[in-house]
Amino acid sequence: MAKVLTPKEEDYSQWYNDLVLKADLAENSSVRGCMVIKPYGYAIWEKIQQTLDKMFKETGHVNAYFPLFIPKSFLSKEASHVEGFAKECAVITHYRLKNSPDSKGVIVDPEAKLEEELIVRPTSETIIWNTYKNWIQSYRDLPLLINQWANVVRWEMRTRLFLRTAEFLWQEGHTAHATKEEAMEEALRMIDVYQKFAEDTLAIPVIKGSKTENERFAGALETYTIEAMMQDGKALQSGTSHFLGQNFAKAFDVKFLNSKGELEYVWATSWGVSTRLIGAVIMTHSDNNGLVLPPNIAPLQVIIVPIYKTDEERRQVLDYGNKIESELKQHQITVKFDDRDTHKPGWKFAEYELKGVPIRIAIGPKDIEKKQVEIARRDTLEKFNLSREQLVAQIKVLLSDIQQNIFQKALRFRQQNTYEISNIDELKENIDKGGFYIAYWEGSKEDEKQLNEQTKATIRCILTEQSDVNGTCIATGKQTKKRVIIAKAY
RNA sequence: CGGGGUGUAGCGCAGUUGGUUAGCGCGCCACGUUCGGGACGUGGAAGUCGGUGGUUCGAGUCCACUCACCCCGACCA
Repeated sequence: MAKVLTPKEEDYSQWYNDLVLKADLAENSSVRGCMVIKPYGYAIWEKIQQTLDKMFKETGHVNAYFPLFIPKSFLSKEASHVEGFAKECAVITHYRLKNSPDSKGVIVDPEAKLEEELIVRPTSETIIWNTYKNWIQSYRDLPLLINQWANVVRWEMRTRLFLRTAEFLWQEGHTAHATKEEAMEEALRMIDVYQKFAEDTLAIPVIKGSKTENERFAGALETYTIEAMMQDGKALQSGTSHFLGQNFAKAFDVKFLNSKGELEYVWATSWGVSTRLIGAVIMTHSDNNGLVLPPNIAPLQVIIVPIYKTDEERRQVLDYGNKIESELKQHQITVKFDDRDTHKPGWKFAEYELKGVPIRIAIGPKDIEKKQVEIARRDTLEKFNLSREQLVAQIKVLLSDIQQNIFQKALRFRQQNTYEISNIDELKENIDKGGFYIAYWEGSKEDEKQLNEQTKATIRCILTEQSDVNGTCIATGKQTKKRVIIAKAY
């Protein structure tokens, strides 16, 4: 046993770190807070991209690309936006280096100071709205439904692989609309897309809701969110969609003529998910043996491991395995036949378990003789034999079964760790064990801050579905139908 | 930015009051036996001990400065 993980019961965050490193997903780089995403981790990101990109296209969006650098003045045009991001911006002040006088390396050339500093984008609203100004004159130019796949930089104090890195990959949608209603509809549509993606593709059950004023995106009038529960009971914000109102249109003076010939400001949304989703997948499904990947995003859905002693056996097993591999491939199942002679079966079993491959097929002389294969399910760790004949059909069923099963398991976990509370004391008593706490809430910004100070928990979201009956707000005692989820968060 | 800690082989670590040739485990390479849950044996390669300066006959070890990283807080997708 060469690669063992710290058990998650012992130290959840150490378990997470071990897993990311040992499953070969990513590693820390020589740049503080920035990670190297390794091929296996990147393959998961590519799966996420492919599926989401398709969903964006299906909802009428197109991709474009905007610059990495934003002139400093742009950022300050929307007051609350700059306030939200100012403290974590990387700033470019110079554009050239020169040899240092003592000829030991290079120094920044003081002559090459930029007239106006550039900001490395922490998000692209400002540069995009500055561009949209030139693209929009008439209601006929609307809506503008654009997404970009990009990297952004937020100079975080403390970072963790995938969950919070100084640079991260994401997609950001930026749309422009003629009416408030249409923009609101778009913001809601996209949070629904995220929910569907999280649940159907990542097998992560999420709770959809809106953010309180405190937690809202800098510059947004409304922020919709999907919140997932990790296996330690903490919440992870997994995707957000913002209704930006006319804030950015006003800041960048983006107006259009409506059909009545009147000049109006454009309505906006923005929405995004990031490489953080990989962290969410890891923390939702994995166990002490390693990753557990949902078949829908697993870079490898099936691994075939040959077992043999003699050369003759090897020939037979390879032949048997090659045929299975090509059959599965024909049915669009991503499969690899690991016929390397440099590693032994036991080693391979452990390796692919660590990497979360949903199904393992082992084939040896016994299996050939009995016209069967041995199957091992990663999610349940069960082993059983399947007849060779029905294999492809059975594998398909199994893959979809695994996808369902891990979703249901995560959902059960969330349900078991969600509690209804009726006062703050109940929260204080229980919050340390993690979980989601549902409470009636009609408190102010200050009430929320106080809640945070007292419990270290935050209001993750205001539930979309209000209660049918009035309840008592846990902060103010007021009667309200509005309910919130309170939890400790990543 | 406050508090704590760590820098020694690819990784994880040991190295006593300063003393010869700096060790151990994993990994790596070669050969042989193995091969249905991370095999074993034998041999081998691999280190400017984070950096700079100092004390000393002698520094991984002591002193000063410095750099980097990690953990805990304040900030966050």
